[in-house]
Amino acid sequence: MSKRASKYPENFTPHIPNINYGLLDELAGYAVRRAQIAIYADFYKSIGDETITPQRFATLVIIGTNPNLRQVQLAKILGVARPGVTAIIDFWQKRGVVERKKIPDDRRSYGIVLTNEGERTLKQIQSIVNEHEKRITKNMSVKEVQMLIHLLSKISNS
Amino acid sequence: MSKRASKYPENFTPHIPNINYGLLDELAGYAVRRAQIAIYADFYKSIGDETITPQRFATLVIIGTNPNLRQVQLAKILGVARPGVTAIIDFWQKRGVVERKKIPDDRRSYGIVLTNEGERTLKQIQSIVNEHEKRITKNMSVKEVQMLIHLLSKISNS
DNA sequence: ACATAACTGTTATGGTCAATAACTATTATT
DNA sequence: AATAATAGTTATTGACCATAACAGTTATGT
Repeated sequence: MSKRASKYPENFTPHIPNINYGLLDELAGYAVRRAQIAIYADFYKSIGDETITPQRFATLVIIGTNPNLRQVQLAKILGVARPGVTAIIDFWQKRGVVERKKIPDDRRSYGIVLTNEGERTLKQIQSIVNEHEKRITKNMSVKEVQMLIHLLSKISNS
Repeated sequence: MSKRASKYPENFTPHIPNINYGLLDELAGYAVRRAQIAIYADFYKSIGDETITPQRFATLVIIGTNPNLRQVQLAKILGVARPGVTAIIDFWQKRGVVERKKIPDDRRSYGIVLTNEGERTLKQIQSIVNEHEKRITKNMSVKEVQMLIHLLSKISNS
């Protein structure tokens, strides 16, 4: 079960004593990478289902809050090439979470929406993710978390 | 040249107007992911050589500041399984940057060190990475960068 | 109106990273 | 001396994601 032939590094370890990390310790880039790995690890542990990736989860949230987007729009929002969106939608559709609705105006494209079951699924996953989020930020105050998100956005928009 | 069949998402886009990101905007996890993607993109653009990955760079720094580590130790430090280290060392050795030195005490293992050329290469790459780092943090003060790294370490050690 | 261009989604293909398993050689343990 | 553990390598597999090529549909230009 869970063949897990890599999706993201998994053997990661915290800083090891007596090792000099040199430049790395001063690089925001490296700090982000380390945090990212820790976050992914906790994400998967929380969800308990390796097929639900952060990307697929994010897609679901976007679909939930913005019903009827077309796949090409999802691709832009998620920063994925179009075939990637096809795969993600296939994934959720197979599980009855998402639906491709015909659009009368344009027979090339679909509007992607959650099914009723999908609404429930999303709520469930979101509550798990909220717990996960609490866990990874457990050493920070609410103010600090806000600050962190703010600072990270400065990188994303640089 | 540079077939680039995916190593990391590349079509990423900043927040798109009129799209509601819902929960995602409040998640440190999502902010880290977005920042990470922006950082990787700038890293590769700066280095101008897609074969030099952040992981391979980090390995080089560790080797430079901690000469004569064995591969199994590198594996622990880098959070990579042993075969991954073999591949990374192969990569750098092929380029004359790194050397496997025989250890008399234990004929199973090697001490990994930089060659003279490797010292130069590392310095070069480090200066590029420093420029890269300046670029991604250009909207932040020095204090803010320190704060960011500090907050991220709270996640990594959670 | 019609030929051509552009767009939407899908399938096919290939590339990269990284894990596990299996193997060889060496060292440690009982 | 036999067995177990360790270091490194190779082989295999899986996951993700990009590009290219394709079919169907819509938009555009003359």
